[in-house]
Amino acid sequence: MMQVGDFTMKQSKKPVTLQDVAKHAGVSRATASLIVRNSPKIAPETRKKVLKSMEELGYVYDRVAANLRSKSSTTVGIIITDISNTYYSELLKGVHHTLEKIGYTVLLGVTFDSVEKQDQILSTMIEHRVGGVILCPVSESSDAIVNRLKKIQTPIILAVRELAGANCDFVSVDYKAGAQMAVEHLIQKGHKRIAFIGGYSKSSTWIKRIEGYSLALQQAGIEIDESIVIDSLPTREGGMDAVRQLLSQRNLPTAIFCFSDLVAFGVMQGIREAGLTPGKDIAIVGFDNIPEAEIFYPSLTTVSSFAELTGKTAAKLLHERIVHPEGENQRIILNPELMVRDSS
Amino acid sequence: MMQVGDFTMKQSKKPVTLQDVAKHAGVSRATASLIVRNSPKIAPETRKKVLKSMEELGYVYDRVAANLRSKSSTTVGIIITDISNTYYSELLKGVHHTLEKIGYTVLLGVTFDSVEKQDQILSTMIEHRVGGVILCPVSESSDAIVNRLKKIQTPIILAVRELAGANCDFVSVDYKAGAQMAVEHLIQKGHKRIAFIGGYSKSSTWIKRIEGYSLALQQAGIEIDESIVIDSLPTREGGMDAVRQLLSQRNLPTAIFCFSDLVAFGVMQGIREAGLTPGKDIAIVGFDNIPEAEIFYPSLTTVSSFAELTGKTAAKLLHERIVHPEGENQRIILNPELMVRDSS
DNA sequence: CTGAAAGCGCTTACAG
DNA sequence: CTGAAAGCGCTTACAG
Repeated sequence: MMQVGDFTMKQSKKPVTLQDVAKHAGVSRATASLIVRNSPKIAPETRKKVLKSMEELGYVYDRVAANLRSKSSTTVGIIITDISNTYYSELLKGVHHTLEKIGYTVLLGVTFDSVEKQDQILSTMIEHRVGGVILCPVSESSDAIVNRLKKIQTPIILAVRELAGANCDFVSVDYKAGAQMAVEHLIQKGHKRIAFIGGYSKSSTWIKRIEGYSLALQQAGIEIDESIVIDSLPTREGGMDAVRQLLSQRNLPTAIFCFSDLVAFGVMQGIREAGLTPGKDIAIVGFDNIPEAEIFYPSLTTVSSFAELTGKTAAKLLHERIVHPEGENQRIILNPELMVRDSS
Repeated sequence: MMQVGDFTMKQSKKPVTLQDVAKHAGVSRATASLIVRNSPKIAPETRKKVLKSMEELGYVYDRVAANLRSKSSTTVGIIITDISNTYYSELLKGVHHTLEKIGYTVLLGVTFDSVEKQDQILSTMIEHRVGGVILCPVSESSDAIVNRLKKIQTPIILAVRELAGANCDFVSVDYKAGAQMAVEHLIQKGHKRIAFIGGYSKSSTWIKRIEGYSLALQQAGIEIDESIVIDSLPTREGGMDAVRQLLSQRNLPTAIFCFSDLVAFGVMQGIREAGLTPGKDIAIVGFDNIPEAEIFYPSLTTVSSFAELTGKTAAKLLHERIVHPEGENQRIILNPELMVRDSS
């Protein structure tokens, strides 16, 4: 008993290496190395013997040392802007699930929409020798990041927001088409005065939506009234603030197209605050189809932007790019889908 | 121009090392090494010169090689069961935020409540030489994992669910007290027939809740009716299934205490399905206070289990344990808090 | 399969 | 501050 205890103590000080395993099993280090890497060149009995030694000694493979020597990597990074936004958690789920199945370990970075943090996280990940990075850029992206991405040797996949000139693979959703379907749906329901609420008006994803919004109105012969286009932070709080501003006007809209589901929840709350019933007095359409949209009351009509699929696709693109660094850049734009529910 | 291009190409093949930087700046490798590590022993001018060389050569620090040599680690792992559950995304946020501020890079693992996946993720993380791991165990934890944790050299912090005998630091919430306050609140509101719905009845977190539920009823002199205690998957779907079962009975309860907010959302949906109004016909109390609880309609009365704070605390415990491996194990149980809203 | 050697990119330790 | 050497734990390449 004493001896077992002592032995364990020793291990805790000096971790056992492949060398130790080889000696214990009476084989060479090279053989042991082949075995941890599942080489088929090793005779089954030798293999068994060595695995037994590993078990006995409590050997743990040092993947970091292996990666260093073989100049490979088994980690990848995913950088999102906000972890509390279920759009991003769904996306993260898609990325994580796919990459882990392939055998990568994922490093998570969260920028909280800060350019500085994004820069810093990118550096840290690359210093950690990730094999590649999936980047969902912050909304206020500068030229600096584009220049940086062009220089980076590590494969980078952009998701959600594009960075013009960055020369990376890209996956996103057709926000313009999505906004257009949302507004066309409202027009079809008989609405003529339709507000567009929320979102950061400098971001590319907002600009795409306003294009779709404008196009739908235009095609229906409805003039755009800029007083009912109000931007905000892309959050629930932002939606509440914006809708308060909207409801303080005289000529109220009969329908609101919201930048995102998150904004829509804030908008609904603001509408209730004003004594109106969302979905009845004012129709609401969101964007993203986050899981909450379906279970909200009233359930939210929205445009699905397929967060999880976006993540999956980004993961696949990254894997392809890692395996095949020289291939031509891909640009995948998913088609959104209108989910009609009770709020419109 | 040609030359610049050629130069860049070369870099892409052979990454520049500290050796290259030292040569370029005319200093020794040791000096360069001290500079990347921000040693104060270096004269400012030397430092500046070397940093300039790094800039020019496009040097990127290889933290992995550095960690290997110095037997240190700058990564930590966090293992959660479900990324779509906002309880866990809030917890993850707390962990991530805290650890990143200290300077760790975080590896994310998601078990989807599978014992095998949990085992495998733990192995992968340790093979990646993480400095420590925060583990939110799967609900069906076996003795095997406990035995394994006892052997692992890497610091492990348990969060949310405890594993008896694992001998790790632990942080969680007092589920029993939380359940008790929830039920006492309902009793105070005049309810006498109170159901307990949802959750996996084998899990320690369910058992704690049933204890609190029973205690509150007992103290009020109300007998427990097992026909209105129905377990389920700890999800929205689980809540719907369970409440359907409940509503098919004759003697309906006037209030429902739900295992979690997620379950509560399913319960509310099930109640609406049956033509009743949640919060009016049947009072509902949830557990966790996830962000959606507040914005739901009707807003959900619930017990806050402080997900983000739990994550922050776990992160702090982990850091302490890494810095101070020999200290005594800590056990931090946060006090829950009742959030009264419209659903009760 | 073995064995001895070299090397991945860094840090450590030490004499000068 | 420099310089030369050793080493972290692994893989690679090669002669046997």
